[in-house]
Amino acid sequence: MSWSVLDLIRRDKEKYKMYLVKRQMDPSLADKFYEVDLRWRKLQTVLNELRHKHNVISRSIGKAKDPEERRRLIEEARRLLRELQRLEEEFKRLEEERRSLLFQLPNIVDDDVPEGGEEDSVPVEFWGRPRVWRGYLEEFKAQTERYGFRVDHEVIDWKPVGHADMLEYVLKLGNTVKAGEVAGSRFYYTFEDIVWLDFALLLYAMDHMTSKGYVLVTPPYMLRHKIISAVIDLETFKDAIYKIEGEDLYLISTAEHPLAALYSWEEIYDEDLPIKLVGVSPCFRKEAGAGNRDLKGIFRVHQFHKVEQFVFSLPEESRKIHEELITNAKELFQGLGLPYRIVNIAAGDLGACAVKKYDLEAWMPAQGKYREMVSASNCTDWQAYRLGIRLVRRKGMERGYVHTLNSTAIASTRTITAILENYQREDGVVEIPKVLRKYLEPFKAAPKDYIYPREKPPAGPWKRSS
RNA sequence: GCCGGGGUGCCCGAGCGGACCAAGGGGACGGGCUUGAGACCCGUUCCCCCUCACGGGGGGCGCGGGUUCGAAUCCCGCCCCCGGCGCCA
Repeated sequence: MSWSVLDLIRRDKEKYKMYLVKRQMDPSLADKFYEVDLRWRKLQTVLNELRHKHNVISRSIGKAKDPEERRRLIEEARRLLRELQRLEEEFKRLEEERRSLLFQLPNIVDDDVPEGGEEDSVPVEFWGRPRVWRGYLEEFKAQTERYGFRVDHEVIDWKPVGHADMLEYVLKLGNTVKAGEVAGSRFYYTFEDIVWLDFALLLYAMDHMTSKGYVLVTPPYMLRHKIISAVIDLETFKDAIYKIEGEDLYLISTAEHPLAALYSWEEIYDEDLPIKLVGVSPCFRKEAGAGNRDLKGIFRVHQFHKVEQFVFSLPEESRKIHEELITNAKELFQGLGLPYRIVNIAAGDLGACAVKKYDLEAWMPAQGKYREMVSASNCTDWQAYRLGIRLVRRKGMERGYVHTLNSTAIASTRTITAILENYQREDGVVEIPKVLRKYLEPFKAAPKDYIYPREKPPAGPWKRSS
């Protein structure tokens, strides 16, 4: 068994092209690859025959005793070698071209993934009772009723303060202005209660996932090019990845990548699957493709902490486990009491590696929008193929590739923004979700039930505004 | 970072320039034998290409180059492991 995409393209190119169309990509990529692959195979056959001839002669030289005979054979071998060298050069070029095209091929797409681009993603489930400011009622309907869901909600007459202003000017527990000076935009300082909240969220997710048997991991925060380019597509690479200057190392943009790499070029026996991991790590992202979106606050930043779910599974189980991952995320957000919806992401907006992706979007009362908190992807054998993660089935010792899946459990800064907007009272006090209490309890200085606005920031420069 | 030793197939381990193209074990898988299990016997056990198949061929000895008709074996660069020195949260 080889890679499913390669199999399909050789067996039924037209079918694969339909998937490219569904992804809104140029289907000619498949033709191009097919043609190069065919040439590569043919040339390899020719080359192998030639090498065989050369090997036969070469071996006979060792046995030939007569010096004259030897000289004649060596001359013959040399002649073949010259021809081989010419073809080998061509083969190398072809192989490189093939490899490059092969690695551009996206995964197929599951049947129940909606066609189209970003606007075509469809909400499939709603949870919670969102607080909707009167002025956002229309927008709210457009994000719920339009899809045939009647979502119970509470209408409020006061407009909640946005998470960015809450953090910086109401609570005064964050400073993105100074961070901008010393590191650049999309960096932040957070203080006191927000830091406790950050770590409490991580602990909450770690606790939840490990009680379900997921293995807790801290992975390397940097990876070699060889590894990182195998687990992500080029677009993500360009937009997200920081490089360490002068070294072959890249900062991870998510724990997903080092977790996937844990079994790179290894065999996993079917009896050991599924392998369920929960990783904790900082994430570093350039956000190069983001333009001016979410420039304020800590919603979209260059660094944050994340607890990540990652599973290696049997091919026949990956669909089921994909549902399990998004369910785990739902449980976490239900525990936090944050209203959300689950969105089935449209094909045009899927990453190259995923056959299907669910986002969990939390309701943000100050923006009147559902915003992405969690993303759960089924990559089937796309990553496994590129990382050489083999599946060995004990019965008959059949070899294939495992399936990999990943999902956010909690991304702390984003979740904090959702808490700041959803748990905000009119007087600016933020209530802390009850489930976090036990992760704050052990610490004297940590807040327990509420985060109160400060008169002035606990540290850092503060210019009293006029 | 420096000096020394080392990286061989799923595992152990031989080979250090040409002998059917990694010996020999072990494990695993398939089959035989057996009432069943074990022992025992036979076969298979990295990747790629050709073939409906039987089968055939090529490439693989940490990774990438090079020398040679021929390299696991020689040369160069890199990575990793072990020991010693140095440095350090």
